[in-house]
Amino acid sequence: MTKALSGRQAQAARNDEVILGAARAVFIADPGAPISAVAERAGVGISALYRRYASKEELLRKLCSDGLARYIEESEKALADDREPWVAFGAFLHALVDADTNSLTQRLAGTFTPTPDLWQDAARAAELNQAIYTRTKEQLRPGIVVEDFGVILEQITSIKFGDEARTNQLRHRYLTLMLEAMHRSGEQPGGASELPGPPPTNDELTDRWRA
Amino acid sequence: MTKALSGRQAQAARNDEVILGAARAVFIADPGAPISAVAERAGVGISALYRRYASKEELLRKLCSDGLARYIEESEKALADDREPWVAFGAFLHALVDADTNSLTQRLAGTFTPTPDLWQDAARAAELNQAIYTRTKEQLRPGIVVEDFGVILEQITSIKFGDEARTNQLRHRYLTLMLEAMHRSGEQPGGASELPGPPPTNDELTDRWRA
DNA sequence: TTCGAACGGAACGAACTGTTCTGTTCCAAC
DNA sequence: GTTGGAACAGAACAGTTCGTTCCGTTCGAA
Repeated sequence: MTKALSGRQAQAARNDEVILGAARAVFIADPGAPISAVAERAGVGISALYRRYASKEELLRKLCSDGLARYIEESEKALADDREPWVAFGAFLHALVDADTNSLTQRLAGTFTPTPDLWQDAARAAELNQAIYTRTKEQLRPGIVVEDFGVILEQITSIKFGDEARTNQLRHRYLTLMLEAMHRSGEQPGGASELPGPPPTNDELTDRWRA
Repeated sequence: MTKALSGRQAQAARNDEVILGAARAVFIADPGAPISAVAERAGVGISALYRRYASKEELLRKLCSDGLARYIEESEKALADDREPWVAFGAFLHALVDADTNSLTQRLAGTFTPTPDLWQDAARAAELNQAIYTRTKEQLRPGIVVEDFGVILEQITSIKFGDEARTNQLRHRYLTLMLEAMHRSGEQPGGASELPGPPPTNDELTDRWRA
């Protein structure tokens, strides 16, 4: 599709991607990283960044927006998955861990002011989330609510080790454990015990986008 | 025990505690917080801090040391608990969540150079941990290793909401879930499935004290 | 040969923060 | 009543960090 651009234009087109990739990696590893770290990782100068984004905040918004888009994409893929609901659900969460969008959407939020577009995407994501929840509800351990998904993902993506591949591996380990806990079949013989305290609410989760 | 000191000495004695409490609260909420935030929260001037600790690093070491001591204390209490092993184990982890020592010992580590004393306490803590693991092993889901305890606690204490009490409440919620996953009785009918990838190792965990 | 898009990286200025320093308060001993 | 000094509040200082701007250079296309 991309006809072979030559010379400077080719480099520019390549840099578009290189910069975004570097930014994603850097800010996932450290949400407070300086912009110079992005340039360094991308192997470009700082001006190559400012030619594309007017400010750091604009770059962060772009990353967050892309992350949300990826999240929505995975949600739609999950809803189209016609395997057993629980199997599809597990695959969905594992895919989200691989995509690592949570670090981009929730950890980065608060460091910039969200645009209306972002709010709209977030609403769409919540909607899809709800649909997945509804479809899986019968297989879920009683007491689990939609809002748990986000909090659990957040916990799992909080795992961070130096090695990126190893980090991912360990995240899948604990997601596997968590999935067992969320599965109805893992229930105790006498039925699931009560979870202590009220579950998280949607308001509690979205409030953190304003701080 | 503390005979009623009067005047300045009384204020000083009170400040000792107020400052430590404020420091704990502030650095748990934000490990990178400035020292002025501690003074502000304690309601004292900055010089009141520097009279007690020669530097920020010394204060952090003190907090970390206290946190480790608390961890050791809870571990010993758990080993002395003669209820059913699984009950004692659950109580142990819930107590650790309440103590919130993890934020002090592991999140703060890396921001200062550990002293030999700290390493010794850490070794002692690991020892007790192992004892608890051994005692509980039969009740644990196959595949769980000692090192999982730390990583799981870390995940749970990564949960942070504005309200402190609410944060604690939610942490207990997910600890309850995690405990169900770690319990042998929650196994699937056909036996527990394999956890993906190698479990965390002790080296991986302690390495982060040097970075 | 020349024009300008794209770029590298030094330079700048604002903000932050650990530490020091100055002036003040207040208790206790004389 | 006086005074010495411990304890304190907070301004001042110096070093660093970081977002952004700016200048000089490269290089492909016309």
